[in-house]
Amino acid sequence: MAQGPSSEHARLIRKLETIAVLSDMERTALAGLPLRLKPFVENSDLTREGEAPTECCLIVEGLVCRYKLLGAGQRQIMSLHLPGDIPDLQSLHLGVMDHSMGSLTAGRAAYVPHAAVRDLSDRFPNLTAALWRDSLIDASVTREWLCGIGRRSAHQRIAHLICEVFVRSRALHLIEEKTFEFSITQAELGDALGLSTVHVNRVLQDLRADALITWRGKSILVLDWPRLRTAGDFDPAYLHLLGGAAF
Amino acid sequence: MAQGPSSEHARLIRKLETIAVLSDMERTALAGLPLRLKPFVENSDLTREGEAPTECCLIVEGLVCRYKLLGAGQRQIMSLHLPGDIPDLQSLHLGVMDHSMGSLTAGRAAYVPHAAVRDLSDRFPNLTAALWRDSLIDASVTREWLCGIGRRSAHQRIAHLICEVFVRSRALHLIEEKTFEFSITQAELGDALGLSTVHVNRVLQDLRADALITWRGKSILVLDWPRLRTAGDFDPAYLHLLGGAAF
DNA sequence: CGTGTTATTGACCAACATCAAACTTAGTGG
DNA sequence: CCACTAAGTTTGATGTTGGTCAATAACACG
Repeated sequence: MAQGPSSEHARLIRKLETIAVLSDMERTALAGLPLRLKPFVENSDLTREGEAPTECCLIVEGLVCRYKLLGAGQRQIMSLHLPGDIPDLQSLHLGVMDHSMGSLTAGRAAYVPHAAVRDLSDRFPNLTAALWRDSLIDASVTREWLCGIGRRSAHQRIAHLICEVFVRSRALHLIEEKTFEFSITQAELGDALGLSTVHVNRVLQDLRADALITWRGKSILVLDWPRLRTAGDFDPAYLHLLGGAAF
Repeated sequence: MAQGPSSEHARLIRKLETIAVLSDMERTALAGLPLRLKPFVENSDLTREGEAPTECCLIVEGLVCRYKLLGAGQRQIMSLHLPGDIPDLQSLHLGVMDHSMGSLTAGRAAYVPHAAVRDLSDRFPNLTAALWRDSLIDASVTREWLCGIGRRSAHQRIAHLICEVFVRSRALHLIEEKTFEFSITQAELGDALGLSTVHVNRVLQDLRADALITWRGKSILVLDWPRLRTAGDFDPAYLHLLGGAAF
């Protein structure tokens, strides 16, 4: 039983440790969660609005979003999820999905039966707190997006989102230097920020012209963090990461 | 000890019963929560961003919002709260407030020490679930607002918000007939929906001209619910109310 | 009544959307 | 290694929603 956790479990543990302090026993318990691994391809739905999942979905690899389709056929992306996230944790307490969840890249998910999570939660109140905290931070991020779409300019919004993904990726140790992977198309950025593809494109050109970022293929290089942060009116407090605003 | 719950406790219980099934024991336990009553005046802050509350705040009477002030001095209102809501339930698990909370009208709040909530939660797992569920629904509402601001027109957004407050008020038995109280100014509506005061005013005139609503003083009369619902692209599923989409 | 807040109007303007086309890039199969 | 294709990016021209500014009117309250 001295086996270390699998890389999938490790992702989950690493994620939770960015927002909560875990004991050895809790880490061991997490490492014992039954996971059903399943790869997904690009642009596929992991869950659809109206469904009632019986498992939670842990992202192990890839970029995932939650979204809604509105009347006029438009899409609003409401959140982005990196490896270690459990985007549909809410299904534990809300029977029916009020939105869909889809992949932006290919990747792998690990499914955990609700029963297993409940069992864990019964045995470790501190893990209940950690998971609850995770869902509260998720809500906090949504609120920050709401502010951005409601009151910030397109330039600020895009800079802000890049800052967010940068900081979150960094907390998960997914970054080398100032470069991080962000495999999102301009159309998807628009769906996330309430902008048209064309406008996203123009703003990105400005950000590059201002020497704030470089965007090569699927990865972004942050050229000037302080100015990018200012341009996005970004303050990481809303991410509630342990270790505070290390930036 | 055969005392019925106070009217303040009753508000809380009624609210929780719109989203979860409670046992007699749980209701009794809730009715025993220590409440520190405190009235508030119009336009006052109940909590400010950056603070670390040690109590949760139950709204007993009045209209309350959560908001952030952004760099350029603009305000974004992120949620509205009716009697029975606990807008800062999150403070239980997120130390520092990432936003402020203020009153839009005068009213009364009841403060519950975090310790009392934790104790309740330890003794009644089902209440933990109910409170967690409440915070998840709060997040769901925020996501719906996000969609609105991101992708819906000003007309749709305003109609949608009126629908939401109508349905939520009704679930809390705060409504007579088709009239409900909604003491919000046009400037505040703008702050909630990411619109300017002037534009809110013009859209409201359209809605009245279309005979969808009447807005007299502090109360709204819904003249044509089906058409209002359509105009707002409103589907109450995201509210996750028990009793389903009774509308 | 006076005073301050809220609602309403009008004129003008800017940010961003829409439409349509061309250009790049990354894969794919031969 | 070279077409061929589809997805994604870029560009230009044009339109519209909704913002800003500024003034007036309507209330509410002491």
